[in-house]
Amino acid sequence: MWAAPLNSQYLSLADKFKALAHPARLQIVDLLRGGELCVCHIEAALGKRQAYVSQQLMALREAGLVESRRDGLQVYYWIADSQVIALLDLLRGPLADEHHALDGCPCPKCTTVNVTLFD
Amino acid sequence: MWAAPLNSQYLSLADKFKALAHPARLQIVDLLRGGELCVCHIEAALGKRQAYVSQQLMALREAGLVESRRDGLQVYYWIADSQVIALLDLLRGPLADEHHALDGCPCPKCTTVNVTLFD
DNA sequence: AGCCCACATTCAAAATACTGAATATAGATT
DNA sequence: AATCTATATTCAGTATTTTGAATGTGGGCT
Repeated sequence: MWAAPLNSQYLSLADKFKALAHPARLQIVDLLRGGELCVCHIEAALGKRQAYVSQQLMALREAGLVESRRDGLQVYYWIADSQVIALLDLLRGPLADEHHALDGCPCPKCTTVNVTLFD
Repeated sequence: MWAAPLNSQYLSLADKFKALAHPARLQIVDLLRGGELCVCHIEAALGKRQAYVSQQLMALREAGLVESRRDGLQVYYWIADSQVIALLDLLRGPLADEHHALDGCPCPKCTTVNVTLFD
């Protein structure tokens, strides 16, 4: 039976913090507390360009904090690390507002009522 | 009355994470959960050189996570951010072992019994 | 097949963090 | 005052992160 060197615990915890130590990534993870979201929604919520958001999502994925699944054209992300949820609940309080449809977002969940009349 | 842009909240929280996103600093803060400690004690606990430890302490100080006071030759540090304590309690569990005297540490608290016989 | 659409990846330049070495300082001791 | 002890700061080289721009990919639609 092998006891991990104390240092490695701090190392992996530090890596988790490193992934959260960025305002955009932090905001993304905070958004995801309300449940899974498609990339276009996150993009609209942050007001950043697609490639930028995708890069931050990649960083979070590599850190193991989020996971993704594809559904047709959209890709949905959710928090894959329960500690991160607990951590945000602690630091930011319970989630204030549930997810709501976003103007800039073209995904099916957001464009519930978007009928074109008399075109 | 002025509402801060949402982003600034994520910015300052990200800064807090940034300060913790380093194994040495993380270990230091974890040590300090047991109460204030002098630098020489931290130095001995980490097994790192003085200047190195001092640099990490400076980073933690600048991030507002710790504060220090001087007592004679020693400088004592403690956690100045209660969120950080809650956060570590959550992630690392309640503090396992209380502080104990450390071999390498020359501070009065550690050298309780250190008598030289027959010199 | 060809064309969008939503998203991912790669690349490179600029900014920032890390860390060792040298040096500075404040207070105690002689 | 001179020196020692504990700690702090500065500097410089290296490594890592950040971010924009360009490009790639996979799936749906016509």
